[in-house]
This record gives sequence, C-alpha cells and structure tokens, in this order.
Amino acid sequence: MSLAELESLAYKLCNLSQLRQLHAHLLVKLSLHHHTQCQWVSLLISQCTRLRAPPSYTRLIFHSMPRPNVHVFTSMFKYYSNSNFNLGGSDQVASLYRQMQQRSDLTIGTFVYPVLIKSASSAGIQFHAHVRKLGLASDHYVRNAILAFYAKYGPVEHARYLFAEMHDSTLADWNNMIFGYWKWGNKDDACKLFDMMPERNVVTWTSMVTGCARIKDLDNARRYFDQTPLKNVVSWNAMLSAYAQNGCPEEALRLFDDMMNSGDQPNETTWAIVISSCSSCGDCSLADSFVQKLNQKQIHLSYFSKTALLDMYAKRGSLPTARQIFDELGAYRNTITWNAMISAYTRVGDLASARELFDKMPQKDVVSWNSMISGYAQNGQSALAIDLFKDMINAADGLKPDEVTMVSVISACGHLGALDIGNWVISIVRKHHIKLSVSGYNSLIFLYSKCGSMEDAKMTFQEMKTRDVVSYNTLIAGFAAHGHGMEAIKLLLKMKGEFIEPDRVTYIGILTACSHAGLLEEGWKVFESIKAPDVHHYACVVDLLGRVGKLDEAKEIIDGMLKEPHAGVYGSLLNASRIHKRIDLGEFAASKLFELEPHNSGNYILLSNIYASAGRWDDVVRVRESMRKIGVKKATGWSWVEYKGKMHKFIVGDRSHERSEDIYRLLAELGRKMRNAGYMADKTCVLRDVEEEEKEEMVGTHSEKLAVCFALLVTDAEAVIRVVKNLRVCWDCHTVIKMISKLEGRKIILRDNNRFHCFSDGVCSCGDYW
DNA sequence: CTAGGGTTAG
Repeated sequence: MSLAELESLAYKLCNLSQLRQLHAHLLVKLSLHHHTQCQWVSLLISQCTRLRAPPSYTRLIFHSMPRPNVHVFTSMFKYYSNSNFNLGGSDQVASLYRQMQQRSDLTIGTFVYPVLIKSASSAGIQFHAHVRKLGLASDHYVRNAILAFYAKYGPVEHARYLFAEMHDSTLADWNNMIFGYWKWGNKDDACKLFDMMPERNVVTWTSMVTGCARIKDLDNARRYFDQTPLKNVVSWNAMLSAYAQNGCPEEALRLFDDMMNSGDQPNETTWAIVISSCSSCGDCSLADSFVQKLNQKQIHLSYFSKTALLDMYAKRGSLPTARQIFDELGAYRNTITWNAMISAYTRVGDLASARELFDKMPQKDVVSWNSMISGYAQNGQSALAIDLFKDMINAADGLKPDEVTMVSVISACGHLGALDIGNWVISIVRKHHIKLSVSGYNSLIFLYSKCGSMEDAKMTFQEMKTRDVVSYNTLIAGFAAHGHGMEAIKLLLKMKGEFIEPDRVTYIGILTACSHAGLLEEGWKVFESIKAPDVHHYACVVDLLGRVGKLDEAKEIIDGMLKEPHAGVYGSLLNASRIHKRIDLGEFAASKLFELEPHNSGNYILLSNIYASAGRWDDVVRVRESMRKIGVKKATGWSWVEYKGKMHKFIVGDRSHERSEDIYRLLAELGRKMRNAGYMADKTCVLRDVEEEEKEEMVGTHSEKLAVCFALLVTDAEAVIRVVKNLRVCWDCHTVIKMISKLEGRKIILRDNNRFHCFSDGVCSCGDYW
C-alpha cells in the first residue's frame, strides 16, 4: 500500500475503533523500511489528534516505534498542543524534546520549532531564549510562534516589541497582535492595528468579533461579523459563542438557523455551542429535537459536545441520562467532563455522590474545587465548604484559588457569621492578588452584613466603582436585619438615582427594614409603589402593620389579596397577634397555618405562647397535646460561636463539647446571680436547668445561652461576643441575654434567622421587638 | 506549515 493510499484511508476513519483496526493491520506489516514505518506512525498519531484519542493510546502508538524520526516527534507535539485532555503536558513535551536532543542520529529541522513552541507554551515553557541561542529567531514561523506565545500568555508588551522590530511581518503576525491586544484588554490598540492593516483575512475579522464579545459589545461583534467577507464555520461559531456567552442563548439559536440556511456546515464546535445554548434557554424539547436530528443524520458527537449534552441533561434534572453519558465516555473523560458531572450532583443536592467523584477524579483544576466548594456552600454546608477550601490551600498540587472560589467561601463565612475566618480569607484574596468583580464585592458586603460589621459593609459598598442590583439588595438586607430602616430607604432612593431598577428582592428588604424599624408610613408608601406585589411583599406589609398594632388593617389586607396568601402572610399575622396579645386573630392565623404547614412546630409554639401570655394554661396544654398527637417535634435549635478560627456549635442536651462541664457550671452560677439580683420579674424568665428543660421537652430552646457561656469563658472582657442561632431567638432567652450583658458588662451580638440583636448593658438594639 | 471558534464552577 502506498502512503497516498494509506493517507486517504486514514482520513476516512471516523472513530477510535476503526483507528485501532488500522493500527493492528499495520503492525503486521511493520517489517518495512524504517523510513516508511515512521511515515505510517506519524500518520496514525495525526489521526489520534484528529479523533481526540486518549493520551494512553496515542503514547502506545508512539512507543511502538523503536527509533522515531523527527516527523514522528513532531506529530506527537501536535497531538499535545491540540489535545484537550489533561496530559501533564509540560513534562511530556519537555521529555520528548530531551529525547530528541539526545539522539545523535537526528537533525532537528527548523520546522519542528514552531509546533514545539506551541505545544510547550500551553504548559508555560518558554523557548524564546533557546531558539535565539540556536539562531532560529529570525525564521518567520519560529518568530510567529514566539509572538503567539506572548500574545496568549503575556506579557503582551513583549509581543509588541517583537512585532515592532519586524520589518517583514506577515498577516499571521498582525493577527496574533490583534488577538493579543484583545486578550489583554487593550481594545484601542486592537482597533488601531485593525484599521491600519494592509490586508485582512477571515481570521482577522473573527478576532475582532471575539474581541468585542469579550467586552460584551455584542453590537460591534455583530457588525464585524456581518462585514466579514468569505465567512467560514469558525466565523459563525465565534458569533454564536458571542451570544451564548453573554446571556443571549435565544439569539444564538436564531443565528444558528441563519447558519443552516447559509450553506456553511456546522461542526463539533457548533454543536457544543448550540447544545449549551439550548440548556441555558431551558428549552428541553428544542434540545431533544436537536439530538434527534443528529441521530437521524448519523452525526457522531465527540467527547467535547457530549460534555455539553451531559450538562444539558443534568440541568433539566435527568441525572441518570447524564451519568450514562459520563460512564460511556470512559477514557475520553477530561477534567471538564468530571466537573460537569460533579456540579450535576451538587445541583440536586447529592453532595455524597459529588464528593465521591471529586475524590476519585485523576486531575483537579480550579473549577473542580470551586464546584465542590460552592456545592457545599449552596446546600447549607458552609462549614464543609470552608474546610474544603482549607484543603485546597494546603493541597500539594499548588492550585491557586480564583475569584469564584472566594465568592463561595466568603459567602459561606457570611452564613456562619465567621468574621475571623472571613478576614483570613480576605487576606488570601490580597496575597494572591485576586481581582474582585462586582459579585466578589457583593460577597464581601454579605459577609460584613451577616457578621454585624455594617460599617465595613458600607465601606465596601462605597469602594465599588460599579454596583448591580445584588449589591444594593445585599446591603439593604443587612440594614434590615439591623433595624436600620432609614438607611435602607436612602439606598432605595440612591439606586433609583443611579438607574438601577429595584426588583422584588429589593422591596422585600426595604419592607423588612421598615417593619423592624417601625417605619409604618414609609413602608406603606413603598408597598403602594410596588407595581406587582407578590405574596412575600404582602407578608412583609402584614408584618409591618402587625408589629405596630394595626392588626385589623393587616387582616383587611389579607382579605383583599387577589392571590391565595401563603404561610408567610399568616405567619406575620400570627407573630403580630402574639406581640399584641390578640387571641382572636392568632387563632385565625394559626388555623390557616395548621392547614398549610401542619408540621411546622413554630406555629404551635407561637399559639401556645399567646395563650400563655393570657394565662389560658388549659389552652396551652391543649396545643401541646395536639402537637404530640400529630407528631410535630419542636425544631432543633443550635447556636455557634467562632473562636480561634473554629466554629463551636452548641445544642441543648449535647455535652460533647470539651468545655461542657465549665459551661454548665457557669450557666448555673449566672442563674443564681440573677435570682439574687432579683431579675425574676416574669416567671417565664427563668434561667432553667438543662435537665429540667429536657424533661419539659424544651430541648434546643436555649442553645444560645450555652454559646454565650462558652464565649464568656474563653474570651477576654473587651471582646464582643458574637453568637449565631439557626432559629428565631425566643423571648425568655432574649431577656436572659439582656441580663447577662448587664451582669457581666459584656457586649453580645446575637444573630438569628430573622435579625440582629445587639445586647449591651441590659438593653437590646431591637428594643421594640418584644 | 503559522493566526480566529468550543464543553464545566459563583
């Protein structure tokens, strides 16, 4: 068989098993001339590149040659530079080059260097000095490869010097310069160069399209695309991805239709973009019809677009299908495939399966860590998210966290109220010079707000050059939790002044802030200005009216609602009924709530508290009885404090904490002190013994007392005690902590799931709350 | 022989 015959045969192969057959067939005949053998093996390796064969197989072919010539080496370099597998590329390329150098029978021609430079540069290996020493730097192709290296990996200034020195630059050099300027955010120079170019080709135009897309300038991207003479599939793909990556998947799909009518044939890249656009549109049927069409036309998707397909099934919740694709990919899986599967699991909350894959995967990149960390963070496992982040920092593979990591970890710290850990995380942001974007700053605002440092939250907000609606919403929610109503309203005015449109979350924050601050009129005005209030806004306004005692007005609002009220609305009314001792409305709200959420213990407790405050003890017993009958268990309350970078969690009845003995001793001592000081004004306001609480089935009620006692034991007198509780703080505990703050002269900040309580000298900042 | 497009995480 001649080489030409073999070539035409090889390029007809369309999958790996056909390649294997050909390989086996050739092995039989490998008794030929060494030169012919080399030609054959090079051909096979370039087929590996084309068919994206896994590295193990490609290396097998390479090693089947005893003394490969320069062409065989070169095809291996090409394989490495075109492959998307995680190959540990640097080691491979470097060792191949070393092997070549050691072979005295080889003459390394100049043509090897451009491809060598390209394949090594993705691993950060520079050949600039080396090829200069060899006297090759003046070769057009070598020179271009070096220019491309600096354009891609920076510093782009080096590319600029090289380019300026050239007196015979080629179109490829110009194109690389344009690419480099866009890549490093230098729009002006890119455009300047484009305008003065002696000639342009489709590559030039496509670079401009992609450059504009990078800065989200879709109009100009489209303009360059439309002006492109002689478009090809890459031009179309560039424009498609411009839409897809800037949140316009519908537009991408529209353009895809144009493409189908244009006569240009889509390729793998096109399918990947289109499939991912379908999944971001959330249009399952569209995606299904695509898959069907592909099957009809017998188009074989490569591992690359199969990852997009996997993700699409995962996003619509078809996890078994996604997993099937993942399993079928076998040796074709790369890091991105693994990452996609991991986030598929975290999305549905299956953290165990996600973690199993995470631990098993052969190579992790930043996205792998980020997927797992954010998976924990978004499924309420903040502590695990932080632990995994620590593992990431200490891991041997030396991966640097990026902004995405930081956003997840910082917000996890916020959820926990872990300010010390949060500050440590911020120090890492500085150490690695991680540039924060709007969402990075938003996460900082969230952290500070959740940790009670409103000054820092405000300062961060003011430092931001651009803010989005989330920035405002986060700070507003912070003010709301602290009861700073006017500050929240000022922010609403400010955001309107900056032409940022408030959304439903904004209004929930504002109404909550007004309600906590007792700003009835202001809140009511805001509520009336909401164009289409939803149930949450109604719940807020019922709370607003209810807290100031306008319960009948609140009831009227409920009766006038167009939509069916949800539990939150009645919950607000029930809580207000408790504050203002309105048994009639309390019973009404409770009856609705018992229908809507029969297993929410909070409603029963609130109702029984209403009866208790009216001295109707028979009814208290009746409510407790019905709880027992229905099988409603009081939700477990827990509290935690941060101490020396660790979270210390407390649940009443659990004595596993190492300082438990001391904590309970201090608790008893404080109880005695209070009784002696005569703080027994109310009989519900007793610092009860734990055993007694357990008997009364009050387990979990006062975990915050344990946390406060622990902090009293371990911190010095000046330190502010910060405690977080997962549920709402109950009334007698609130009173007790007020007393502790007076007796011990300590400042205590208690955050519950509703708001902040800042205790100092026997007074709480939310004085109007109870 | 170069140069432009692709899947995953907040």
